[in-house]
Amino acid sequence: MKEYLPVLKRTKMFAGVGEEDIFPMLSCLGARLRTFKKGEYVLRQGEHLSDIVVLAEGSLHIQKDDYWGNRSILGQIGAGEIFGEAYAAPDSGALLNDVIAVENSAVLFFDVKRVITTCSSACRFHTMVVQNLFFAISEKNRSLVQKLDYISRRTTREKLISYLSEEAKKQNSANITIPFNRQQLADYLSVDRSAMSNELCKMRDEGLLKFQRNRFELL
Amino acid sequence: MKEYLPVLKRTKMFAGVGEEDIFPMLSCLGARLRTFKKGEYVLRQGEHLSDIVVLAEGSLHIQKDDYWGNRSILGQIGAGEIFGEAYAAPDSGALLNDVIAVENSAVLFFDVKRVITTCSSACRFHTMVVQNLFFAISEKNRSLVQKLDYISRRTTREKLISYLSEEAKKQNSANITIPFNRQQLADYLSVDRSAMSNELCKMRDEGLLKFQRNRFELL
DNA sequence: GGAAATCCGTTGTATTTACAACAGAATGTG
DNA sequence: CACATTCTGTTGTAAATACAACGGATTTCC
Repeated sequence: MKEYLPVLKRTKMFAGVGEEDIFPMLSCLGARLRTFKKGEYVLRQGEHLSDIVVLAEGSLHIQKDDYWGNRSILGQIGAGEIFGEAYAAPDSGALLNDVIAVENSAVLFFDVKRVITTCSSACRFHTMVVQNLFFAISEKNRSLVQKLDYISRRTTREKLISYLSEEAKKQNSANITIPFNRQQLADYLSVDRSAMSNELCKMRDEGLLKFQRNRFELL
Repeated sequence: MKEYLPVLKRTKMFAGVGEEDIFPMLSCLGARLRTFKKGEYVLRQGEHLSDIVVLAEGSLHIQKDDYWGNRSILGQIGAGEIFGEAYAAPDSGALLNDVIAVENSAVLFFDVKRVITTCSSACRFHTMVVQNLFFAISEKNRSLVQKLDYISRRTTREKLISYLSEEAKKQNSANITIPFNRQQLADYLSVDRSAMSNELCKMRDEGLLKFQRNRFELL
């Protein structure tokens, strides 16, 4: 587990905690490490979760397939990000989504009870971790609101523009790389892939943007 | 402020804290009470927030109007519910939505710094409040995911069915009352009001449900 | 290097939705 | 009670989207 200390140090969860202090905390927080190959399920819809989960390495998608095989992608998780926080609380019910590895990934599970209930002495930084968690979940909350903003737009073009320009703001550049291919982007924005592809090309022809694969340039 | 103690006692934020312990905590948490008349803005898009806010009485809508006057309703807040938590963190940026009173309302503001940083002694229940807050924001998170589930459906009918059946589950009855009129429901589900009204009537004619105003019965 | 699989753009058609405009019902107000 | 306002349902048309099907480009994997 030690190999992931440099990554953990940079996570939101352990912000402000020294690398030398993290390792002792891991056992206190009941940390368990698991690895997943590309395509494997990390969590499944319907399961009950009692852990807060941190992605140490790799990339994940939070998604859902309905009855008819229509896929909806809720979000993407990159290295250092937290997930599952919202379903770790005692009465939060079953998971509504699957979480699957889109690359080979390493994942750390923390028992939520041991994270939330500050222990008596051992961890000096325990309260800080709880605060960090609060801020992290706040941020997740805001990004969900952001996504609602994208997909509540009425037209595919508006969805694309709001998503891409927000990404540009986040990545602080007009040249951006997105973590989705076309099908995944369509599943993320809740539109049809071919219609979206069509719209993208129209926008390119109108001089609004350029792209190749998952790299976009806004003009 | 004392008049709202019975309400506060039943809020998620003070769950597990005795009524007699809440009042002393209020000053410790920097609580301020404000009242709003129907139609007034409680918070405005673009503002910066450093408070966690609890609705003591009344009803609010979290919403957003774009350049062209299109309104999008993110959610509804009932008495005892918390809001603004996601924007109270230090680096969370400006509010993305307006919050307006749809009834005359009473609102309590708590300084987030004083809530999060557990004080040395005074409040025995401070850590419990922080935990409660964590669970509350988790729940908000889940309801955002739920809403994403509604509006990521492709057709108006699917949106209506997923919303109404989830409400029925929540209210634990096939007879439900929703906190929206037609226009507001359309703004919530991101569809056109008249098209939605049309679809509702079709569903009624097909025997899927009955309704009058904002009362629905699922069959 | 070559076969298989995946990804992406394109087109046409059927379906669904948005938009506008209107009328009757319900509600609120003086 | 009369009037104004809001709310809801209805209809027709224009626009946007979903869906299906296909071919070429690119990538992946033996």
